[in-house]
Amino acid sequence: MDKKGGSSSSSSSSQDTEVRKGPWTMEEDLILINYIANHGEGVWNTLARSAGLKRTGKSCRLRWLNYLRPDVRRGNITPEEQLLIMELHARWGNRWSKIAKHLPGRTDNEIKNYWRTRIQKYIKEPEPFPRQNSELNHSIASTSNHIHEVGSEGIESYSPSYAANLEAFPGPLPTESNDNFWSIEDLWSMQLLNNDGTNKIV
DNA sequence: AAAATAAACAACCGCCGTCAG
DNA sequence: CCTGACGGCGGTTGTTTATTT
Repeated sequence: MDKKGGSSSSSSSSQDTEVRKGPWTMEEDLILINYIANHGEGVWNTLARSAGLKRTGKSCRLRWLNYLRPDVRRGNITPEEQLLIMELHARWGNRWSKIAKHLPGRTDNEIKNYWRTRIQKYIKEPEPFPRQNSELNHSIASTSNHIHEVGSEGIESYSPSYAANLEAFPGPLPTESNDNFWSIEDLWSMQLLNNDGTNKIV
């Protein structure tokens, strides 16, 4: 059965049922921010109606979580974060939400976009994973629940000792699955460490 | 300097798992 | 116990912005 996704049937000609779509306006943002400031977040469908927004609860949730939330950080992906994203992706694949939990302030959408636009293209392999799925299987199996938060503790500063930091990163990685990682040379060749994506110094 | 192309970003869509009625 | 609704997730697309020719 169709579980009421984000689909908004516009068959109804009633005005009260029209749902706004597309980019959020500043007014909508302010309404959402203000409402959440007073009532808190959650119960998104009810929130959307109560706040008077002609948006779906999903849309409100997405906007809040990915953009409006005060603790969200956008842009300026640091080299540390780049490495963490690459490593966690190598470990877990496209589990963006899971990866995002290890990057405070970053959302799954941000990481997903970053990966696709900045990292994926540099991978020559047609496969999402460089090697067989053997390590993938038991990695997922072994990392079922306990996720210690904040991954920044494993990598504190990026320097010539990147490889050392990488190996020192705490995780269930077997040493034999080193093919999942990029070497420091690879990172430089990707020019990922050259800039953080903000300022282009020519 | 303008046009074309590529890259980055924001948002939507459909599916899935969970929970309440 | 069954059905429907909601929140969350990952994939994908459309639009905007930057870079190159």
